[in-house]
Amino acid sequence: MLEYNHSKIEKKWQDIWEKEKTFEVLNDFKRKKFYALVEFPYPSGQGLHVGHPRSYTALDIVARKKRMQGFNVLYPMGWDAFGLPTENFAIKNNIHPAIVTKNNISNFKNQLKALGISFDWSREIDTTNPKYYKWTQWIFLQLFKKGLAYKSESSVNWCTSCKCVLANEEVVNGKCERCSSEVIHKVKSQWMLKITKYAQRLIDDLKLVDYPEKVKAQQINWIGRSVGAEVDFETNLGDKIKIFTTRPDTIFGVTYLVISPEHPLIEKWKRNISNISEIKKYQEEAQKKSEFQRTELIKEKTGVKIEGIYALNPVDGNKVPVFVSDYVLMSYGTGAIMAVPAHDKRDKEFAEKYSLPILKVIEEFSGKEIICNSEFLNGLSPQVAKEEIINWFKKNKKGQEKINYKLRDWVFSRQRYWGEPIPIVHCKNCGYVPLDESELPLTLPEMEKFETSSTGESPLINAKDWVETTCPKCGQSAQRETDTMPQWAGSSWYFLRYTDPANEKELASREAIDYWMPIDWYNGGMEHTTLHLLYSRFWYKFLYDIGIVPGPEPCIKRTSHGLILGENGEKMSKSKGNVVNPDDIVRDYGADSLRIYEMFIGDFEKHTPWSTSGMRGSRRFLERYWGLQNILKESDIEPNQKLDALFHKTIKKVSDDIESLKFNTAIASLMNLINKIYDQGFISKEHLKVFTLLLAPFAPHITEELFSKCKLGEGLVCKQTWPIYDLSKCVDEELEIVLQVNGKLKGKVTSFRGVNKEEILKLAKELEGFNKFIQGKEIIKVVYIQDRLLNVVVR
RNA sequence: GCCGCUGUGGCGAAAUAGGCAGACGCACGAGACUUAAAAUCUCGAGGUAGCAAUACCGUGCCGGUUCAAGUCCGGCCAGCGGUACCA
Repeated sequence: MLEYNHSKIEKKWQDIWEKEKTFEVLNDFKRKKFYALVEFPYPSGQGLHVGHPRSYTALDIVARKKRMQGFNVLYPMGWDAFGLPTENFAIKNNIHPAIVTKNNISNFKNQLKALGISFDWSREIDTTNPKYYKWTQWIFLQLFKKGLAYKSESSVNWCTSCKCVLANEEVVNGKCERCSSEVIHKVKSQWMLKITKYAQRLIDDLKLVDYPEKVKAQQINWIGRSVGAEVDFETNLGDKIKIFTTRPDTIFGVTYLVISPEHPLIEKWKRNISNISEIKKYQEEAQKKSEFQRTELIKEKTGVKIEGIYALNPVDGNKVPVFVSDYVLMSYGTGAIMAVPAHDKRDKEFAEKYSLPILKVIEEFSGKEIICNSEFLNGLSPQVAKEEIINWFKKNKKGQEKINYKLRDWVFSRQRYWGEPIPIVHCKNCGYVPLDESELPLTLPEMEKFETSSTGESPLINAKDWVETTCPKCGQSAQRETDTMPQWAGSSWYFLRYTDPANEKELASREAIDYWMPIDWYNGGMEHTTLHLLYSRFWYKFLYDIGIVPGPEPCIKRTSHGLILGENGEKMSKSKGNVVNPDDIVRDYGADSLRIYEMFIGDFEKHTPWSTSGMRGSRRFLERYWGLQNILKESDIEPNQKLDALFHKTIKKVSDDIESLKFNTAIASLMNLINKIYDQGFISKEHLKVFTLLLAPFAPHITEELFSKCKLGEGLVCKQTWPIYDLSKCVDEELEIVLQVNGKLKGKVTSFRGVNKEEILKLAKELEGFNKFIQGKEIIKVVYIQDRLLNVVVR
C-alpha cells in the first residue's frame, strides 16, 4: 500500500473538480434547492486566517451532504473588497487600490482552493467591480426615491485616524471599530439611511427566523425599543418643554426638568436667561468632550440651573426649575427629561449634588409597589397608574403615549476613495439630484493620490473633471457628490447577486431570486450582528417593500462560529506571535486533516484554542482511514450483526449531527466506528463504501482517492447518494441493563430486548454482588425502565 | 446597572426527552516492536483510601422536587460577550 501523500492526492482531486466543473450550479428551477452561505471575506493583505476555514468547512460539509441528498445546492463565494486597509496600503505603497485588491483576491482564492471547499467559482462576485456596484448604486437610488436616503447636517462620529465619519454601529466603546482610534463628534452634512423607519419590523420579524438567541437579543437590545410618554411642560415664557419618560406614573414626583446642552430652546430663550454666559460656557465644555470621555470616564453629574426660567408640572401646576446637563442627550427622545430623583438613580445623583428636593411617589405595601403622594393615582400599581395618567394626558391635551428607539439612522457617507460613488449631483437650483438609472454605474475616477485631507474632505474632491458635471434635471453646471458609500453597502445585498451574478439588466432575475431566496443556512461572525446582519435585513425589507424580493427576511437560519484562539488561549495576533498560518498546516498535514481538526476541535459555536497535537490526532484518524484498504476483504463475508448495527447508528448520528451543527460528535462517532472496525480485524467492501460516503463531506480528497483506488463505485464520491440508515437495524438484540439500589449503580446484567421487570429482578437477585445490598431489607419499590434500568428501593 | 451566554478530569469536550457522568480526541503512564529513538500497535487512567475486591466523594455554590438530577425548580457566585447617563 502506498503511503498517504496528502499533497499529491489533494492537488489531483482539486484539479479534477475544477476541470469537470463538479460544483457549478445549474439554474434548474424545478429541483429542490438549498442555499448555503458563509460571509464573504474582506481580501486583506494578510491572507487567510485559520478562523476562515472553520466557517467555510462547516457549510461545505452541509453543502456536500445536501448535494448527495439530491438538493440543487448554491454555495457561492466572493469578495467584500472595498475598504480602508486596502486604501491605506495603496497610499503607503503608491499602488492603485484596484491592483492591491486584485492581488489580494488572487492570493485568497488560491488559499481557498487548496482547502477543497466546494464553492461554485463561476458565480464569484466582487463588490468593487463596476458591474456589481452598479446595482449597489441602483439600490441607493431606490432608497433616495422613497425618501429613505437623505442628506442632513448633524453631529456625527468622526474617526480621528481614518479621517472619516462612522455609523453608530461602528463605534465600539467610544473607539473606531476598525482601528481603535479616538472617535470625536463633528457636525457634518452626511448622507443618511432611514433604518429607524424599520426599527419595529426589525424587531418583530425576528420571530420569523431561526437565529441564535444571542443574536436576536443583541439586535433587539441595539434597536432599544422603550415605551413611555411624551409630556408637555408649560414654561413662564410660554414655550412648552416636551419631555420623554418611560415612567409617566411618577410625574407627581418631578422636582426639576433637565434639557440637553444642545437643546434649541436655549438659543430661543437667551435674552430671558439671566445667567446666559454661564450656560454658554457649559455648552462649550460639553461640546469638547469626546465620545471616549462621555462613555469611559467615571462621570460626576454636572449642570447649570437656567435662571429666569421655570416650568409648570401639568398635573399639579407646581413650579419646577429647569437645568442644563449633559447627562441628557439631544439625540434621544426629545432632548429633555422630567427628573424624579426619588426613583431614578441618575436624577438622584444630580439632585443630591445640587441639593434639590427628592419626593417619594412609590411606596411598598405588603410586598407590592403602589403609588403615593400622587392625588388621583394614589393606591394604584405603577402599571395601572401608567395607563391612567396617559389617559389623563390625552384628555387634557398635555401629552401622549410614545415609543422611542435607541437605533439611529445609518450614516452612509465616507470621506474615502475606495468605495462606491454616491450617484447624486449637487445643483444650485435643483438641490440633490439623482443620476438617471441609465447612467449607472457611476465609476470611480482614475486618480494618482488618494489621501484624505485633514479638513475631512473626500479625496474625490480633487478629481476636478469628474466632480464637475451638469445637473440631470436642469442641465446647468453642477457637482458630483464626493463622498463614497461605507463598506457595508456592498455586503448588504450580495447574497441576491449570487443567484444571478452575470445579469446586466437587473440586480438578479426575479425567477432566480424567487427560486433561491431566502438563504437556507447562513453562517457568520458574531461581530456582524449589529452591523452587516442588521443592515442587510434592513435592505432586504426595503427591497421587499418595493417588490424586488419575495419575502421580508433574507435568511431562515443563521449560525455563528466561535473564534479559534492561539495555542496560549489568547486571540491570535502578530504581536503576540501566536498566529497559525493555514498554508503551513495544509502543506504539513493536508487540507483534509485541517478540516477534520477544525470540525472536531469542540463546540462549533464556542471559542477554542488551537492545538498542534490535536492537529496531529486528526491526521492520525485519516491515516487509520487510509489504512482500511489493508484490511479490506474483497470477497463477501459473514456480516457481523453488531458492527452492522453500529454502521446504521453511525449513519443516523452523522446525518443528524451535521444538521444540528454538531460536527465534533459526528467525527467522534466515525472515530468510534473505525476503532470497532479495527477490533473486528477486517472490513467489507460495502462497509468501506458507507464509511467513505459518511467521511466524504468532512475529508473530500482522501475519500475520493480511496473510493477510486478501491473501486467502491462509479464516478466521484461527491456525486454519490448519501447513505440511508435502517432504523430497525440500529438496535442491538443483546443489551446491558443497569442495576441500581436506591438510585446507586450496583451492577449490570446482560439480557435480551423486551425482557420484563420480573425476569430482570430475578436475574439481579441471582447476582451475589447485587443481592447483598437488598438481602434482609424491605423492598419498598421497584422501578423498571424497559431495556435500560432497574432500580430497587429498599429500607 | 440592564440583556445574553457559559461553568463537567491535566486539556478540548460528550451525555435524546430526568435513567450507567466523562463517549471521542489530546497529553500522560505501562507494555510490544526496535541496537536505540520516532512512528505504529496493545493496555491503563475522575478523586480519596486500599495490595485488592471494594467503599466513599464527584458536573461553580446552597437548598428543593424525584425511586433517580450535569439535566427540572428556587436562591446565589464566577467568567465571557453585548449594551449603557437612552430618561
